[in-house]
Amino acid sequence: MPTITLTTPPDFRFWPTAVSHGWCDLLPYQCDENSRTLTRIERLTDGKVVKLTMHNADFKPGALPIQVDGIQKLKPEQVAEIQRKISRALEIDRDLTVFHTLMQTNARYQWVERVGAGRMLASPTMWEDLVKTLFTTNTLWSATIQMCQRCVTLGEIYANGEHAFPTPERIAAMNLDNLNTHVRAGYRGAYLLELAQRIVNGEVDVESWRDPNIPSLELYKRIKSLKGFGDYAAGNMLRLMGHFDRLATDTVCREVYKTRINNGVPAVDDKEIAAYYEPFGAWRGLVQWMDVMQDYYHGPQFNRSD
DNA sequence: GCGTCCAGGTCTACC
DNA sequence: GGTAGACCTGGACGC
Repeated sequence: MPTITLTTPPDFRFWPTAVSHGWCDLLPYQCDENSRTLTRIERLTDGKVVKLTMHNADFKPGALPIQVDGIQKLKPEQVAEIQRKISRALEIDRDLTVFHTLMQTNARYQWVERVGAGRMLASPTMWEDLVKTLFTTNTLWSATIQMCQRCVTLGEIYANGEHAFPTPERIAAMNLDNLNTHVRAGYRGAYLLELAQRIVNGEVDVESWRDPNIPSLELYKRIKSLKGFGDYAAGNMLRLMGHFDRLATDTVCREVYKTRINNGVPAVDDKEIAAYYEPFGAWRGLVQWMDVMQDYYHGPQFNRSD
């Protein structure tokens, strides 16, 4: 099977990035913590559906091999597309120098650079990140996983019942009843359908939102203009896009603030939480996520050598 | 197996 | 600008 090698920067660590948040457990990603393997079913723009596999054991500083199944011989444009998509998903180009320096100056966060944390696993497309973020709103994580599983069954088949993430065209072509029957996303189904339709008819071009020249506030407004995306969802999307000057405060963050930051005392309101993270300036959203992930990065599932 | 209750974030109507 | 209630599902719990 073909293997592609992705060039990575010196500070990039594969496994801490792969397990940086729950996305690795949402199809079409699959994560095997025992073998330290991340896989993903991906539909290429030429219609080919492939399975991409990345083993932590194969990762060497500066080079991440990607196994490609489902295709005998890769064309140069297919190689380029896979490299581009995985680079985006693993935030290969994210410069965390300033962030890690900031973390070193604060005793509470000196562990961050040591474990290689900071990059967050995203999806290759804004569309997929938006859908998954919508599935995290007003529900439990177990339900998010199930909504995502059912949604992915609408994507193109790879093999053995494995599917790529459905395109917005596929979702937009469905009627609401049919979509709700398949995905069972509840009232979110209407928001999902509207998002897909707005993308397909060209009303919104969400991929163009990656332009680094767009200010965070403008992006925040654009995301919140989408039905179903409130403060938390917009903050989560900004974080996945590398904008960390806003928080994404949900119940988990409130609990973490209470137990880890505030000696067991709940915040009076979210403004109190915002005030704690305010000194971290442009990195506050990422610092908030480090607080959420601290137990995982120090837990038994994670090795410092990863 | 069935019914009830609860958690989760956003939207809408209302003040 | 702030607040209350509705939205929908899965899971826990009691019977």
